Amino acid sequence: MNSPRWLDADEQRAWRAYLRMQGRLTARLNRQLQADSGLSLADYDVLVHLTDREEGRLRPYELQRDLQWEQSRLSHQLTRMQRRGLVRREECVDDGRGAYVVITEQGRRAITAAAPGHVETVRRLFFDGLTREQVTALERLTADVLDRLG
Amino acid sequence: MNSPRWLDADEQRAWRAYLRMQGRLTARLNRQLQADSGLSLADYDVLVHLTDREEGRLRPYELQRDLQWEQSRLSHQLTRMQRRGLVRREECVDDGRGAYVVITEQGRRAITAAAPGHVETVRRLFFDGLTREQVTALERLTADVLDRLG
DNA sequence: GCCATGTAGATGATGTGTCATCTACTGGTG
DNA sequence: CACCAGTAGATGACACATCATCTACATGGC
Repeated sequence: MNSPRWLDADEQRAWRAYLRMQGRLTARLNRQLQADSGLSLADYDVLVHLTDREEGRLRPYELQRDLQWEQSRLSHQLTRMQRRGLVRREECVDDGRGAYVVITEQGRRAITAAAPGHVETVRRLFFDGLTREQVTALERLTADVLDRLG
Repeated sequence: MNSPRWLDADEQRAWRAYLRMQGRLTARLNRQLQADSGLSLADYDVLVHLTDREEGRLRPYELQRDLQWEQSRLSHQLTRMQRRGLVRREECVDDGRGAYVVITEQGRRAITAAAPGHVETVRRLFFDGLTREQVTALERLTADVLDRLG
């Protein structure tokens, strides 16, 4: 790792601003969601993915693949959500090792109640300040970076 | 919060990609830093700010202002870093309530050792895939969003 | 059928972030 | 001086993330 290629002035400004933005944005979104609906962003993501299937249930490994979370993170998260009554675990008959995660009625109510305020906050804090061109440029940029992340 | 303004297709794609990118990027950076130098991103940020001052010391409230962290987050972080010998706390004579955080010799060695690999990773995972125009567009976008965040 | 290897998922330890709350000192006003 | 609002910082409880490790079942080769 000799002679690292340091960031130039533009890159450094962009990087610092990016880090700062993402930290503050995440904090604000988390706070709003938590305060208004008692859900964390993690809860929200899990519930969104569950409601995307009309059966409201998934195998944990599918959820893991979709969310791109660590397996144990997901497992712990589900345990906490189960304790709070947002999801339920069910046995999987096809595969003795496996399980299903099922959204509960309470989970459905929670996500239904939380979604409008959350989306509104995302819009207000993020998209309302951007032009259409910036949005498409962002889409492009994130896709490019994601490619490199493999 | 009736009739929320939902995100349109472009916005939704951009938002999902952004979330995914930031999650994966942060995870990768954290892992690299942790594996190669035993520091977390949080440690790194604190140490960078300390080395920015040639005395290598700051009042916690300055650090808080610069990093824009929650006060208690910083306090816990400093406690952990102190336990690991990266920083030291000193009394502040001017203000009886206050304190100083001082980087230790070990902290200096840690940041010096960690920086090249970290910067290299940022470059490799992020900037190497982007054009100069994308970098300046990002700088602009993050600045715009930060404005709205107040 | 038996074994090796792989896959699904859970768990405990530890580090990290947030909230609520606490202590102690400062500095201005009467 | 006495009081009190404000500020600097620490702390305990709890949610969250990661790592290492563990159990149990699946599956393919012999």
